[in-house]
Amino acid sequence: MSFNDLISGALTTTGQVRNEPVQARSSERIGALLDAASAVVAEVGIERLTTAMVAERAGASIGTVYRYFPDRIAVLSAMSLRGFERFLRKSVDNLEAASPSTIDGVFDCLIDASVEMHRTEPGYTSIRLSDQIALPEVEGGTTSARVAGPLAAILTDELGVVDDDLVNRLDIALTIADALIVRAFISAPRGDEAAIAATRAVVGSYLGSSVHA
Amino acid sequence: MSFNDLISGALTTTGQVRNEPVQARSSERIGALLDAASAVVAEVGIERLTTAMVAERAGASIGTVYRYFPDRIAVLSAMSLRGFERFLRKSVDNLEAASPSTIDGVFDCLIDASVEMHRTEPGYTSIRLSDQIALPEVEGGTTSARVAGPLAAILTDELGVVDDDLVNRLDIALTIADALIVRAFISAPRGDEAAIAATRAVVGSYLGSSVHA
DNA sequence: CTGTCGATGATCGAGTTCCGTTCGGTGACG
DNA sequence: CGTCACCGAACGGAACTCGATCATCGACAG
Repeated sequence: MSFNDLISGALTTTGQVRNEPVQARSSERIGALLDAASAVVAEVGIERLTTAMVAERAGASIGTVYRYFPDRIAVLSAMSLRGFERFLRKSVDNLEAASPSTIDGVFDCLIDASVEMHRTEPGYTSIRLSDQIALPEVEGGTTSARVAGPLAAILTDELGVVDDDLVNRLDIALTIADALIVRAFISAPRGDEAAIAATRAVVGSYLGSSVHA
Repeated sequence: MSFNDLISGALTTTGQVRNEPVQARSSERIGALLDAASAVVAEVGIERLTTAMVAERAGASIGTVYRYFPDRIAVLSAMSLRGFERFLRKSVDNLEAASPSTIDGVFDCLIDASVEMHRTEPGYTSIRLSDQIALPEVEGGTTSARVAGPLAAILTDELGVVDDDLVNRLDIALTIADALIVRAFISAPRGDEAAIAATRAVVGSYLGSSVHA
């Protein structure tokens, strides 16, 4: 049990490509298609993304898009999933680099990872917002719920946190963090620094008052 | 200045019907169309709502839908706006009935109103989630931002709250409340009672630690 | 080791279907 | 009888399909 288990624990969904690619170039194609989709979302928004735009920007044909994704929404879902994976990867990297000894420290790593995602990944903020409902195909419950379980195990194991309702409290803390970070990126494209700082403060305060090590 | 000013303060947008109805039956039609849209959203989600579904369920023809709304997204925007209006109305009713003397009391009224909206209005949860991004046409910034301003004025005026950063803190509190209530309705269709109670506690705790009367 | 060959994966894009939107005609109100 | 409300066939464009074509790779002979 280590920080790295966060990834395997939170990633239960397999992915929603139509046919698993066999040749190497396919994986690149899928990546290129998702990059294109991400850029298109950042430009025109989720609602106005067309499969033709994605294909053209990726230098592929319409048919290729539909070879890998069953429909338009699946492209968005896959974008969402890849973003989630990257967020987890960044989180684990941060955790292993910082080796935090408090829950606040752990959340700082997660918040940093999330902020970086919003900064580097075009369209991530849009996707994050529509996640649950506009994309009901994304299975496995809320993002926060998927992270809360494995995170609780890690906290108990690594930091010796004892709390009979830890999963629930983590879920709440993650939901709050997510909402406030998105808020920071709605009010400013590069993320409102004061709002990000406020996120850390609020989450820290919540965890401090309810979770004890 | 009274609780009732919350409505006029937060509702700056005028509405997006194409032609203001002249005859009485028109208003009923619009209501019926929005009811139908709400039901469709609850059933198939925002992405898969088609104008034909809305028309059929409202017992109207396609043409009638387009007589009142310029396009598909406008139907969703109008749904969102009507929901927001109803939320404000309920909030003011609750506030006038309870005459709260603390900020916590005020937020209890707002939370009650929000919970009731999620319970009674099919599709409200979906619309609430996609608010900002999937419907960029909804002007005036975040819901929380639109409420925070007028609410701050009321709190200062009615309860004598003094806080130089009140608007910002209210925005945060409203964002948290919104996210946690939506969370409660994602995990259970009728709203998870424990999660709703947790929402009250978290928001109360945040306001208590940061806003002083 | 190299070149050929067949099988299967990958790509393409014209064609089909479905959905958003328009518009001219018909009925209802006042 | 003029205006308002309503309808639904028709249009355009976007989602999605499918058979044809090209690329890759292992097998096998020379």
